[in-house]
Amino acid sequence: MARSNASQVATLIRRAIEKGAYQRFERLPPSREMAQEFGVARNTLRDALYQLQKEGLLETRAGSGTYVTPSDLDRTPSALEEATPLELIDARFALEPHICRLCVLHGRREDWELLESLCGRMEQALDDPTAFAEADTAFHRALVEATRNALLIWLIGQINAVRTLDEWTRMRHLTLDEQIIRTYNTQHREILNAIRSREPERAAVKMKQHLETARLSLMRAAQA
Amino acid sequence: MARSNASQVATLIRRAIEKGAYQRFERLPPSREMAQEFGVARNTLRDALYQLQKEGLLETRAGSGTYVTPSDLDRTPSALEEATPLELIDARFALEPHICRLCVLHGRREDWELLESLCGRMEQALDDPTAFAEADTAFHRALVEATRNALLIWLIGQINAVRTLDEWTRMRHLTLDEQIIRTYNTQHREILNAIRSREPERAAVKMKQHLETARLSLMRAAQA
DNA sequence: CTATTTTGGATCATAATTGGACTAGTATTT
DNA sequence: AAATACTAGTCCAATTATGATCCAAAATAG
Repeated sequence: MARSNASQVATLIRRAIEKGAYQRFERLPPSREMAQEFGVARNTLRDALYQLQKEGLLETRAGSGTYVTPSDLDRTPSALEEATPLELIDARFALEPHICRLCVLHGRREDWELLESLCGRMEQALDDPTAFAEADTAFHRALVEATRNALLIWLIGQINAVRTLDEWTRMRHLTLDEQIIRTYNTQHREILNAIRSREPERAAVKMKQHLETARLSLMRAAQA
Repeated sequence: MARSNASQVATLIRRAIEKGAYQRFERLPPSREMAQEFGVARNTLRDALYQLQKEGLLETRAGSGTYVTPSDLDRTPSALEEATPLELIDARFALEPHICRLCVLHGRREDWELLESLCGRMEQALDDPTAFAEADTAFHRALVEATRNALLIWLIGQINAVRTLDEWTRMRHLTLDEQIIRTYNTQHREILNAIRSREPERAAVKMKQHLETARLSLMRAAQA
């Protein structure tokens, strides 16, 4: 493989980078070394590097070195960043009902009190969608925190951190008229009551109903 | 983050700290000594230390020394890394039954076929716990992938990547006698049949039963 | 307490490293 | 013959590393 063309060398380097061989620490070996390693003149190797540079794979700084462009390699959109609202709500459908069950099992008096006060805040926010949404988020977070399950708390935190959530929140905002807030409040109360009376299954069912309502109103908003 | 030699030294030190080589007595060796040890000039070493300092890993006090930031030693637990087996199984209790429901809704023929063949592999591994465990993991992953929900796939992937999982897997290995493998196989079949006959709720129930069995055998193993 | 030593902090001139650019020669292809 | 692609070598400019020196803060010895 000693006979090589600049493009072939470029291909070799590209593969090496993709395989992670050269990615070790961002910086590639000096061009003089690499030229020797590939058995080509430094000019040829520089041509190869130039091609990769045009492809956006590399970045060179005179006097410093040639670096693997981190953005193009590590940019794994990571599912989290580009989750669709539908995926989000399905994930919540999976997690939150069971969170309600665990909440019954592991929650304490102070958790009920926090949930209670958040319900109160939501009920006084019939005409203030922003305040309502804020308390609503806090309510759902308080629920998962009452499970005392750090993993679940983390998972919900990740879901809440999803970028598209902003979009979703904005869209949801549109759906928050006084009527729907009343409905949500009723459902929150039902969930809280089921939890306080230690009925895990009823709490889960109520949460499902709540999420179903949310899903429907979201889809109505999406159509509009 | 890419400043050549200094960065490489920084990486070396970072690893040494993470591995616990330097962490014991809080204080690192004097910069002059370390420079010699790493074979670089003191300036270069100080650059490296400065980088780690910016990362919050180190703390330096002039005239005294350079210290490993104590809070940053405990960091990186991040819920994910030190989730307990119980937290893990609760999270799976939350996610997997609903995943079965979504699997019924979104799965396709090729998914059923994959699940089918994985069931076959598990049934032929009655006396090979390693092969069984491998196919079992693949089965659960295939389930979530059949939902076509990238967010859920990511979440399950995160859970599977948990460190304590190794421990759990090891412990689980102990519980895998032929009897329990037979039980699991029956349950996997039931889940798959429910999915194929398009019965989301039955699939979810069967998954819950399966997880309950797993939880019990895990807890028995933990007691022993 | 003071004096000395040890430690990190800072600066500087110099040397070494590195990519960039250029020239000239050679072989292969067109 | 002309064009192309590679090799080999040289010089340049940007960047980085070095080695030395001096300072200030802290620890230590007396």
